[in-house]
Amino acid sequence: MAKTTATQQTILTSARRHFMEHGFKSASLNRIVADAGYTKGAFYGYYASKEELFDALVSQTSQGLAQAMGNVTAGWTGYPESEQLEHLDEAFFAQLPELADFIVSHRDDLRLILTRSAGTRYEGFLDSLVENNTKHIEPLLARMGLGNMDPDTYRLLMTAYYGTLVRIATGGYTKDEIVAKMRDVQIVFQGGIMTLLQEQGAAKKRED
Amino acid sequence: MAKTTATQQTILTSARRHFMEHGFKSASLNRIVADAGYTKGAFYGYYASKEELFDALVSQTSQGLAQAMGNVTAGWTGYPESEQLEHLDEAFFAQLPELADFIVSHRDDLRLILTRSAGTRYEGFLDSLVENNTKHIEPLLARMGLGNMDPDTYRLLMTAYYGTLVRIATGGYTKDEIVAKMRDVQIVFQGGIMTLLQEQGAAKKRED
Amino acid sequence: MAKTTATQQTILTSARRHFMEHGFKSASLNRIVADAGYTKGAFYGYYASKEELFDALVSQTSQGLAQAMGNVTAGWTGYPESEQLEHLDEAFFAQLPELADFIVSHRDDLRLILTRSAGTRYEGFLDSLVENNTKHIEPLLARMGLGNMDPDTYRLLMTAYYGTLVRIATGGYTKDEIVAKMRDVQIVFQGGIMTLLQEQGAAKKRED
Amino acid sequence: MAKTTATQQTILTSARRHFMEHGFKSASLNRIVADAGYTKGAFYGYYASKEELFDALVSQTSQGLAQAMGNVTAGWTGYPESEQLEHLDEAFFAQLPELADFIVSHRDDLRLILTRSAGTRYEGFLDSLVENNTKHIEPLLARMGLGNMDPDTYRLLMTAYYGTLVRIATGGYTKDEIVAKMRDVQIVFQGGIMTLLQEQGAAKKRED
DNA sequence: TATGAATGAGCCTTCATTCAT
DNA sequence: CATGAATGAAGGCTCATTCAT
Repeated sequence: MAKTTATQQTILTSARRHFMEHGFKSASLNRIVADAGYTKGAFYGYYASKEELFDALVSQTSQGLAQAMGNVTAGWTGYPESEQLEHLDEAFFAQLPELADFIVSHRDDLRLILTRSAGTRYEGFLDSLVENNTKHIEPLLARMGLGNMDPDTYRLLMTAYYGTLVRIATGGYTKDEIVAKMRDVQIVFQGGIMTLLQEQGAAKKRED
Repeated sequence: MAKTTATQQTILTSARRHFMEHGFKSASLNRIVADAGYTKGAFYGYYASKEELFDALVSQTSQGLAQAMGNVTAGWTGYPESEQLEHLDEAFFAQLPELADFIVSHRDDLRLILTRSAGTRYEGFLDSLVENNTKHIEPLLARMGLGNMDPDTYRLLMTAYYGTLVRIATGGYTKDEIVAKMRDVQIVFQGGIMTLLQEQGAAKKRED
Repeated sequence: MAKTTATQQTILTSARRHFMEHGFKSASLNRIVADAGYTKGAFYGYYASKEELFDALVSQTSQGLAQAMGNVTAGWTGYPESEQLEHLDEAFFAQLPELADFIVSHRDDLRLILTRSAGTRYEGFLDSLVENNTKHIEPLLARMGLGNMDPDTYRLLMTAYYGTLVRIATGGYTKDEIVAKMRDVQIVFQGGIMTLLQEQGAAKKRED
Repeated sequence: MAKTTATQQTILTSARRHFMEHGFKSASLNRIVADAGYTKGAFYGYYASKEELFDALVSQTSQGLAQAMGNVTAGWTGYPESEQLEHLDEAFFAQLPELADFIVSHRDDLRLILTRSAGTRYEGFLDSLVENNTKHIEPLLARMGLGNMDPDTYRLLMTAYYGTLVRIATGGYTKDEIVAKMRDVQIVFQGGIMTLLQEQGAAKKRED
């Protein structure tokens, strides 16, 4: 955990603003550094590249986010497999306040990671979160007899679900709004999936 | 309907590949043209700018898409207001095969419009479609007593819904898969929203 | 006197407009030809270069102008040397109406030659007219005892004089206005030069 | 008063030569910089644009020139209106040596401003000087009963007058030559205008 | 006669990066 | 620690001209 000097802080602040405004690729290092009141030489004393600068800005938050998501998962993977599904919501709702706190206090960095990272290694961050989580849940669903849903469709829905969470996280909401909206969205997707499964069941019966 | 020469076709093909790979902004005109086996001068004999090249690639498809979406809307706005809501699904499902046909036969262009157009006038294409449709539906919902849902949340869900349609459209699916998946997704979102409204109704009762 | 075809006429007209608006160098051959409704290939069938096009536009007028100026000179060089000076004005005034006619009927071309020709061989046209005329008059002045005026200053004044004639010619004046203004300007310069000579004479006396 | 480095000096010198030879627009930045022995990148470390380079070359001198011209005006506008006209010459002659000094020591820059600035913000510099001065003098003349001269003709003559001053300034003259020539030219124009007015007076009488 | 495809050199500008001091 | 000079490749675009057909 190398100390960040005052110079670095100034540069980081300027960089945040520029990356936010133009995205990673279009932001000009020249202007970032000049706005911070330094020269390019100074910058390269601290960071090896533009990408490393972006990294310095978001790596901690990105890890925090990954962990926060992991906590949700941990909340239900602790149970015996047969009971996991019923604890899914519970775990999510339990972690929600903490997650919202995290979001509110790292919002700018989250925006960077989730919406301004094209051209960096964070480009697919959201997708990997989705992937990671889906990997855990899919086998459960299969076992639980809900497997008649096409896994690809399930993935599609998960992407939409996470995408919506991202939108909530990066919108300008207060902590309470975040909690409420994420709760509502969770209900919608869960309820929606249930509806679909029932419909499919009914359709199958008709076929028989 | 100016004829496109063989040269133009070659350039367009190269451009499609580059735009697809890097997006509009990051794609290099230099390389597009060189890959096509021509010089920049040749290119500017056909197109006035990089943006016009992008436009040549997608403008027809973009109009087709807008019209296809309009057809769906036209399918239910024809009814008296009080009956519109119940015809919503019907209209969508009715148009689905046609829409899927359109998607399959314009897939690459749709990808360009919906996922690679940052920096062009197509940048907000999806958002404007969402906006347009939401504008039509919101008053309906309000009148139907479903207005207890936060309009902002509704918008969030609509964005997710359309985003998912886009993913389906730009994924590598066959026509039948597209129809099936879009149908399923429609069911999920509709069912999910109903679930949320019931939950909210129930919660309200508990409060009283 | 090769015939100019209709095509050439169209191109020439377009060229005149463009050269007038942007000057020779900045005018785009591309646009000249396109505006005329032809292609570059057609153009190069008639003219070997952009400069030759300019030439085609103005060469006749330029010769006419040179001759018109020559006529003025001829008007007084016919007299015996000792009387030439006193016929100078007379000759000029006598030719004025004809000159004004010429100007009015070739105004656009004159503007081209005198104000838009940078980059062509007409660039120094005015200067050469000045030079030519001054060459004739200088010896006269020297002989007439008016030679105490610095020839270089005289040249300066001639440049100003011709420059003013050009401004009158290329301004939007009617024939009568041209005659009147050129007359006035002639009076001013001649009167001014006389004044200077007298002043110099007086100054010399004071020195003695 | 930012210091100009040796590199900048080299570039400025090269730029001066190129601008002088080809004018602002036609001069190639590429060649300016290459001739100076640097790359384009180096150049843009110092100046934000080609125009800014031109500006760096002439801005100081342009201000000096404007002020010098202002000094002349200040020399006679201090008097009560009824006496201003008679002090006009006096003021001009009084400022002449100083003006000539200024010209001699900024000649190259003056040439740039007055004859090579097409395409820059200095393009109309001379015209604005003329305009400015004419604006001051015209009402004076009107009031003094000399108003029977067509204001348009007066403007024509003023343009010629200033144009001649510019030619003197940008010619290769020594300070003393400048003073002498400007003095002579002033006498010529003033004397010439008087002559014209008398002539016009005489003509009028003949008409009556 | 006229087309139109194509060239190739040039334009000004931006940028991330290097490095001696 | 920080500067600031300099690079070199790339960016999109314009232009007069050539030439086969």
